Amino acid sequence: MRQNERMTNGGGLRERKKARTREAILREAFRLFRERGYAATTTEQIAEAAEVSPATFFRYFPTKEDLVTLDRFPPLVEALAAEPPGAPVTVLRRAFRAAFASLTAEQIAAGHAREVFAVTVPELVAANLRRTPGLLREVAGLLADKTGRDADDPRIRDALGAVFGVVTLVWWQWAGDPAMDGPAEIDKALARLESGLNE
Amino acid sequence: MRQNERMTNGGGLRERKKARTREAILREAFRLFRERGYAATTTEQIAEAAEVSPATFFRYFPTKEDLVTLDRFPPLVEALAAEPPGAPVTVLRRAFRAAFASLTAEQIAAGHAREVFAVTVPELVAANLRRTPGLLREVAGLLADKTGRDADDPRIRDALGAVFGVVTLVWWQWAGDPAMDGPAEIDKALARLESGLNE
DNA sequence: TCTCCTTTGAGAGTTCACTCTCATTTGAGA
DNA sequence: TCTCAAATGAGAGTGAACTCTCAAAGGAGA
Repeated sequence: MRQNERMTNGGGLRERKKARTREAILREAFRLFRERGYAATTTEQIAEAAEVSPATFFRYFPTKEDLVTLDRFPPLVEALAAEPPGAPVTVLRRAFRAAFASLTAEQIAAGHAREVFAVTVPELVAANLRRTPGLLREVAGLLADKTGRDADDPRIRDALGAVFGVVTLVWWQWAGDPAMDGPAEIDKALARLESGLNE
Repeated sequence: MRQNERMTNGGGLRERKKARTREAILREAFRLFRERGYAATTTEQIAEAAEVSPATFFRYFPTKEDLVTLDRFPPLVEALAAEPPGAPVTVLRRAFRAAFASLTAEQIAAGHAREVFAVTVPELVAANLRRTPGLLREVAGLLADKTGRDADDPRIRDALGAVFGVVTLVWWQWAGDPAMDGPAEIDKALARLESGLNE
């Protein structure tokens, strides 16, 4: 019966205050990251800018990395699960389209700002990589279902690797050029991958 | 006229001692990494095991990461530069073959032990990633030459991304399964990439 | 308004990578 | 054997992420 706190900011004043504190920390953290870089920004500076104590900062984000690391990719996994069967690259391409289509332009833009750091700062790439094996296994399993193959079929691995690599490089380029239409570019790149790269 | 220190260990006793110290540090470091993991091994423990002072450890390796990070990939770049022109994936595949062919089985095996950490431990992936953009730009430039395209042609980026992704996943699998024939598996995977992943 | 429980702040403490200084040792070359 | 420069060790010091404890503040519900 209780409402979804994520969307409504919860009922009580307590919940709302917590949400505001969390947002303040995130907002100030990213502002500082942009101004002076990730490594050069200390957790104390973030806490001070967000007007909370250092201890409180760590209550909200157990590690500095968590500022940039949490909650990525779920849309893609959901979209993939909902896809009809097909050839591996094709299925993944459709999943990417569906995942982006499920987000508003604002959500994509807001996500992009965060992704710039997640993709650009090595420490954060590392933090995200720490969850990548699990994600890859999950995606491989889904992909195996959709294609009627084994999860450890090398062809699944290779399709996944190729898509993963292609998307990573586009993402990277996107991080450096916010004017780019990321979703469209990803789709074009995957189309090329579908039709053969040696053409 | 001076000899190549890398191969001959240099002439003087001083040089030889330095080389031995360096090797001792590397050897003990990797032993400890294997026993208790990268993060759980402190630089002091490495120094103690290698019988040097902590200060000396840092004289040999300015950062802990440098133990695992230095000197990767040059064979690939050289091999690529020497390849004749062709389609992008094909050229890269041949370059990988040539790069591995230029190494002895011992060199590959020794390199593999180090790679296991470089690929498996997120912090180290991050450290290596720090040099990846430069490497990718270099490879993209060479690839553009070989294919007669522009270095910023999206097709170059996509071929590179796909190969990079495929090789990464194989490498990863190889790290977890030393019995695997990495070079052969990479070649097979790239062959699949050449002929189209949706087959 | 009163009581309870959660959240917060203050601040001391820990760990570890990395730095600096200075005195001592040890090859190199004469 | 003597002198010099390079390498080493000892050890104190720094910075920053993260932890712990305890007391004060402030919503929630009666």
